[in-house]
Amino acid sequence: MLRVSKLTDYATVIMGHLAAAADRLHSAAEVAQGTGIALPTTSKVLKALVRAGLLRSLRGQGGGYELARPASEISVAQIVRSFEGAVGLTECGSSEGLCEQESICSIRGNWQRINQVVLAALESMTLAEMIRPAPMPIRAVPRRHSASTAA
Amino acid sequence: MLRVSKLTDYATVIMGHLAAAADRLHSAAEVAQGTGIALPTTSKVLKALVRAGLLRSLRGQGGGYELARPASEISVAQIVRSFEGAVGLTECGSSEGLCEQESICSIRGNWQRINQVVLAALESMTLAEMIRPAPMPIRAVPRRHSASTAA
DNA sequence: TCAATCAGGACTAAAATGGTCCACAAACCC
DNA sequence: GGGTTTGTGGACCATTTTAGTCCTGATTGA
Repeated sequence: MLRVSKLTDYATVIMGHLAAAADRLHSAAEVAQGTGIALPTTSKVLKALVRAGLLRSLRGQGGGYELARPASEISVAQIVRSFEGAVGLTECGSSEGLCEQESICSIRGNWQRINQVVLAALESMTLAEMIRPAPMPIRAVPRRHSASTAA
Repeated sequence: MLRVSKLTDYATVIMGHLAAAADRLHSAAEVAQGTGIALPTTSKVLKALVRAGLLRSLRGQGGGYELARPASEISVAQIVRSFEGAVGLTECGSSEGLCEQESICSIRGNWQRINQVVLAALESMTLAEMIRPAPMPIRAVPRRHSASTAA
């Protein structure tokens, strides 16, 4: 559906949770509690985020997780990448035999352009912005079903 | 991986093929041949595109497929939508229980903003542009916060 | 009538995804 | 040092999604 995986979605929510109280450590249990995501899953996401370098962890009593950097220095793209790998709408190059026609290769090239726009959007949004109540236009929807994303 | 399904990818290639010689009908077999996509798969994609209203078909001898409208009036978003359904990076609303914290809902709202940028990118690119050898440096999409058109 | 073509949908195999659990390693407390 | 808390790493499984194929039927033109 041209969407990001659930884990990635969780990751943004979890990062948001940590960013909202960045002054202290949060245990996995606490994050699970706070976000409503099941503990094992929460834990899995947290571990992945540590490995990606976006979080720091501390073990033992009173341990937990915290942002590795200020929220303003973490982009959504970074979070997405730690779960989705390199961002790219199409997998150009991997489908052999398709690039024998001029028109086709143009299409691949143009997909790259679209890609860049998407990437730019993800890069430009920081976690800090993400936890602020959707500032400009959009905010119309009271959450729950947004009728359709269409413009 | 934040990508579009293969079928969608094929669809753009196939639409491109039809657009490149829009003056005549193309049978499924010919399209398959021309694009290198297996015939059954090509056929499946073509049928879906007809149902989506992007192609017209004619049966019988000499039958085949053609664009339902000029290539300049078909957007990539339309093609994508016919395979991916409504475009949306996250499925806000479907994950109950997650919207109990202010910070979280902000995140959802902000995802919608990102969504709009993606959607705008898809809407702004037409099939006609898609079959031209990647022309300009990326067309500016309506965006509200500056992004370094990063790579 | 016959052959070419599209239409619709069933079906299957393979892969990705989401989610859970376990055994182990650090850190802290007493 | 022993025990408890908390993270680490990975295995594992169930489910869903995706891709791809095939079959049967309906149209159309010669």
